Amino acid sequence: MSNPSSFEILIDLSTAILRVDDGRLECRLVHEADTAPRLPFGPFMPESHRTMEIGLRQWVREQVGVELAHVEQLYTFADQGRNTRGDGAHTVSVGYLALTTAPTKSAEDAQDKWGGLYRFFPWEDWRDARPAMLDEMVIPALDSWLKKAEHASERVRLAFGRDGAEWDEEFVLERYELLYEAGLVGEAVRDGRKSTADIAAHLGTMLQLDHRRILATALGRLRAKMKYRPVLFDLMAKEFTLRQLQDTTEQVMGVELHTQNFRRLVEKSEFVIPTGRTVKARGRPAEIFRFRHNDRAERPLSGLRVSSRSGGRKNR
Amino acid sequence: MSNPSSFEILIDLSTAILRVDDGRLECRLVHEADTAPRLPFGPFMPESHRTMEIGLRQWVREQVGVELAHVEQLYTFADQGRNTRGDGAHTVSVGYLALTTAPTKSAEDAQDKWGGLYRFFPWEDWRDARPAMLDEMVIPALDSWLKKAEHASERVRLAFGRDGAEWDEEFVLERYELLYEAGLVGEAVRDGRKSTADIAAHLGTMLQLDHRRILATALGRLRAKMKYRPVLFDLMAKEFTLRQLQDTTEQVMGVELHTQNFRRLVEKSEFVIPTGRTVKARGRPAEIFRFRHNDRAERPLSGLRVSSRSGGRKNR
DNA sequence: ATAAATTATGCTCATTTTGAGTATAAATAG
DNA sequence: CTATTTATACTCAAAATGAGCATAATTTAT
Repeated sequence: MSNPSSFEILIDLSTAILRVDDGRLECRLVHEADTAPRLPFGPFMPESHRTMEIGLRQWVREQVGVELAHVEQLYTFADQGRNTRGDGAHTVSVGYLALTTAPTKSAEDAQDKWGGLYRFFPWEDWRDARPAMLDEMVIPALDSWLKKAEHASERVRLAFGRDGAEWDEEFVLERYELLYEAGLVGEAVRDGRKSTADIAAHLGTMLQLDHRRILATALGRLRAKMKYRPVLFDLMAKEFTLRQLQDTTEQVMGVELHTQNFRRLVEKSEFVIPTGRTVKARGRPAEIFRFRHNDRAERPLSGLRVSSRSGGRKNR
Repeated sequence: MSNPSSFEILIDLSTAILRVDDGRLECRLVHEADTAPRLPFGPFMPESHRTMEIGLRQWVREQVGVELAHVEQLYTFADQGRNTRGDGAHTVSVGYLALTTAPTKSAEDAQDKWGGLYRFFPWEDWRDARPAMLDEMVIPALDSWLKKAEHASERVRLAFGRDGAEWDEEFVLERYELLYEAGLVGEAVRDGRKSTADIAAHLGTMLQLDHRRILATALGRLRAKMKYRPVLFDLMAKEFTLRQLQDTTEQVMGVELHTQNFRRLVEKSEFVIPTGRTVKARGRPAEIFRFRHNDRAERPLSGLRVSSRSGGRKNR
């Protein structure tokens, strides 16, 4: 050992790979026998990985072989007891977000390799309406927890938009963390915390280790980032209609948008160029657009802002 | 060794502690004989630190004893060769941003414990005007580097606002990284990269290890965050005038603001309550305000947006 | 004491952006 | 060939923004 002050730390590199397929936001999963699914991940090996991103790309290549369009470091988690494999090592986990472009239909889908994202966070999908489970399960369970944990009441108010606070769709991680602390998600049960297992069983699908926490971070970050950088296009195919672009945005934001205003916004932003061609489907044919910049590095840096709509979508 | 796959990794926890004192944005430094100054930092020791934030607070307490108002993880850097102590260990460094409230004048200041932030990034301070050194040194040096490194030209264009791109004050890290890659800052010389030492000597003060990189991340993050979360108040004393609030904002953003519009914005935001009292100085006495929320946890979550002004400040 | 300078604050006004519709176009489905 | 569906165009009021003028309440200079 050349360095006496090292502490036998293992660093995990875990990547939430997201795509939008056929209008559904999905996450790439790895299924293993007898456990919850997981994200692709592996250890950071400084001897062979010059940077962490190189390491993560290796694990992604080996484990799932997906082409990554956008890669971004999310957060480094090191809390004891939340990423435990039972071998006693101290594990720190560095979470990454990666985006990949809409796929051409392949056999993968049948094998359940991509999971709808909102199955892990059912309370985050407000596209149809405010999810009923919020008022039926989540809020009451949190309330009963708050009796013993008053200190958290302000965090709950802000994260879940109660008592005059607004629901902020970016606070995905804050909500998940509160549910964890309150013992209302499966991971809390698994980690041996004080928990309410019967409710936890209904609050979304569990993942291995701290992967759902990383996934929550990924969704929150993506929702935030979309508003000021054009990452959206890393989820789109080369060519797309404005409706597809809107669908992607809605999937990510978990909210429906006002179509006409979304169009106005996108056109004004000049991120998008019409190809002149159209696509036929149900109603009037839609024009096909593409992203303005061929070279990904050449992208402009101001972003899209989105404004949600009030009522339900009309024509549907 | 209980875990065969650990790689003798050492994790550094380094904290950029910022304050605004007497209208100047400053960073807490530790001076050591015969080296560049550094940030407070120390290793993450999982045996005794349940979380990384606990660890960092310990090092800050022991090394500089500053009360921290806001603490936020910035980024985890692991590139080989940029945080090297020569003992061969692989070091990953987790950078944190901490804010602390304006001090009551103390003896510390004389001892040079707090350094003006823009001495490390002179090209980031646009309050008076676009810094002359940009066009005199930085841009020409980058241009000459670009001859050998064409691949970076788009990054330079965006980061430094050339050829129609706008200067984005949030891209502090991107600019520092480009200067490092181009061999134009002292750290590049130190790390044995191909560099231009005579220019590097003029492009800001060096820090130990990767601390200036962390500081750049801190400034960029703070500039971004101020626009959507009220972190600003963690840099203010309990009571302040709107001019002081504006000065703090201007220091951080590195830009001068339109006073009347800033006032309108702040008052509308309702983050601030007048105390009824005033402070006398040069001209008309200024009203004293305080932040609306006593309990820091109870803060609202929408933020301040700032709009910069065109000309120079008039009355000065 | 009075004028000049300085700083804080109040207010206006044109422009842009936003939110919410209404209207029209161009297809398909029955 | 009529209803339905989807895409796209356009309008309009409200809110936010950027810029500046005007006034108030002090201190500093003469």
